[in-house]
Order: sequence, then structure tokens, then C-alpha cells
Amino acid sequence: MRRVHAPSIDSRGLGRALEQLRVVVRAKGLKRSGVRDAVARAALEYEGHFTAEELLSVVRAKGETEAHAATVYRVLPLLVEAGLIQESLLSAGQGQRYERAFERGHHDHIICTSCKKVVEFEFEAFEVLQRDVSERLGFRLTGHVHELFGICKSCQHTS
Amino acid sequence: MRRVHAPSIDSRGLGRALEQLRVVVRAKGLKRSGVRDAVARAALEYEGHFTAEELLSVVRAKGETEAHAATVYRVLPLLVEAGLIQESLLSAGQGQRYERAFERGHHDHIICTSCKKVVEFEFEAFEVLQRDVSERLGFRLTGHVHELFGICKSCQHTS
DNA sequence: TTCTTTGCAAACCTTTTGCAACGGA
DNA sequence: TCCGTTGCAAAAGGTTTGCAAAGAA
Repeated sequence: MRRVHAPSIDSRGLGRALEQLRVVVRAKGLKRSGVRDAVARAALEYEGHFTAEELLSVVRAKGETEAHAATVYRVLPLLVEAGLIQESLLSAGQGQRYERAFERGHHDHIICTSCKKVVEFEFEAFEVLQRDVSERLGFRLTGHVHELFGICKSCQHTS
Repeated sequence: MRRVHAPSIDSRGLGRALEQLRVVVRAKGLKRSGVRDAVARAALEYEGHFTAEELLSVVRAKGETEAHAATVYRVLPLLVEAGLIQESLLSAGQGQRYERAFERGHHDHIICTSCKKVVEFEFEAFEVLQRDVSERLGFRLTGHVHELFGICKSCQHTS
């Protein structure tokens, strides 16, 4: 088991990610767009987990573009398809959340239900068991949601 | 690892469940209500996973009461608190789903993304590892969401 | 009588969609 | 030019809330 942290993406990585997006866009017969790239950049640079609304705020705050909510909602699925981001924190309620997936390893989450802190970890044993279970039940495994809930150390001491 | 099935609740179990609800209701200084009991009964007898909307249909179909959607939405959290049902299938999208929890063991789910079939299983190894992870990260574990996605055997052969 | 519960309608919140104007290739 | 993208407003879908009437204790 290894605790992991989302490293900030550097401009090199940003370039690679946008290139990857461009490839997908081209492959789908779509056209490039400045607004979409701005949304993609904001998503890639976002530290942590974000909703469409939160992403919209930072896009606007950066002031490069005047993206609208509908556009963000239209762009997000494409960014997922291109592998730049992934859906995350399914259980957080009110609003689908995303996090960067580009050049990040797979990980699960444990969330403090008191202070909402999220800690990410990698644990190969889970993946092994998941494959094992799936096979035994006759499924070809394609994905999973795995989130733990608890009370973090500082909240235990506070209460 | 053991595949498990939700057994139908019998009238004995139903009685115990409603009694448990009554205790919680009393403890919270609330009053008993026929509509709430009807919703609880329908939830307990529901085979499988249901949304508020689906539960409402069967309550109406049984014709005992003319429950309204708002009432169902108001009753569901209480049934969760009383341990009669639990939230489930977080990832199913459009509409929170629930399943009976009363007198059922803990289990996880694997869902066929093609035909939507849900298989339930118990695997103590997951629980052990989850406690292990939590402890090492300084959390007191209180719950988890664990859903696997894949393609079931018959969908593999069909496609 | 005193609260809780319910029906009902309206409000809410997130997400989707239709359409005309805009913008790449 | 051709077609994808965007802004905008309206709609949609699930859930919540305010309020008066009905129902327990």
C-alpha cells in the first residue's frame, strides 16, 4: 500500500496532454477550439477534485476565455474520452466530480466524512482480488469504484 | 469469496423490521404513521435495487395508500437511519438507489455494463484490506463504496 | 391541543438540448 | 463554404421545501 499525491502538471505535461486531446479530436473528425483547450488546460491544472461548476469558475478567473456552463458540460466527456481526466468521488453528492487522469497512476480514495479531506492510495492487492472475483463470477472486469469513508486522525482528536 | 443473493423477507422479518422502525421513530420523538409504514413495507419487500420513483410505483400499485413522491423522499432517509435499507449502486446514475439492509449481511456488487445485471458477493479479504489501509493512513473506517464493472458471461458470448 | 406527517405545488440544482451566430479547416 | 463549436435560454430530471390541512399522542 502506498499513499500517493497528485503531482502538479508541468508545462511539458500540459503540452503532451493537449497534443493527446488534439489527436482524439482529429480522430473523431472534430475541429480544434480555443475554448475547449482553455477548459482542458484548467482541468489539467486543477489541484484536486472538481465539479463542472468549479472548473467553470477557474476558467473564468483566468480570464482567457468567457466559457459558458453548457460548454464545460459539453467538453468534459470529451476530456474523459481522451484520457485527460476521469470521473471521481462518485459518492460526494451534488455534482459529478472529476480529477486529472493524464500521466497519473490508478488509485483509490479514502475520505474523511468529518472534514472532507481526501487521501489517495495505491494498493495492488485490491486490483488482484478484484480480478479474481470478476473471473470467478464470469465477468470480464472493465472498471471499478472504490471509496473508503472514515474519520481522519485530526478529526478523531478534535471531537 | 461467496456469491450471495438477497433472500425475500418473510412476514416475520417484516414485523421485526417495522418494530425496529417504531423504536427509532419513538426515540426521535416522532409519531407513527400509516403511510410511512406502507413505504417501509414496500421497501423491505422490494426485490433488488430501487429508486424513490420505483418505490413510489409499487406503493401505489399495492393501493393501500396514496403516497406522494415528496413523502417517499422524506421517508427514505429515516429508513436508512433505522437500518432497514441502505444506499446502493452509487454509480448507476440518474437517481439514488437503495436496497434492503435489514437482516442482510454486508456485500459488494459487480455490474454488467452491457445488460445491467447485478451480482452480489461477499469477500472478507476486501474488508480486511480496507481496515488495514485505513489504519495505516490514520483513519477510523466507517464505510465504503465498492462496485466492480465488467461484462458478464452471456454478454461476452452475445457480442 | 400540540406536534408530526402528508399532499401539493413551487423551487432548486445539476445537466441537457435546441437554435442561431460564430469560427476552424 | 461546410460543419463543428459556442452562447444563451429553455427544458429536463431528480430532489427539496414552504405551507395549509390531516392525523397521532
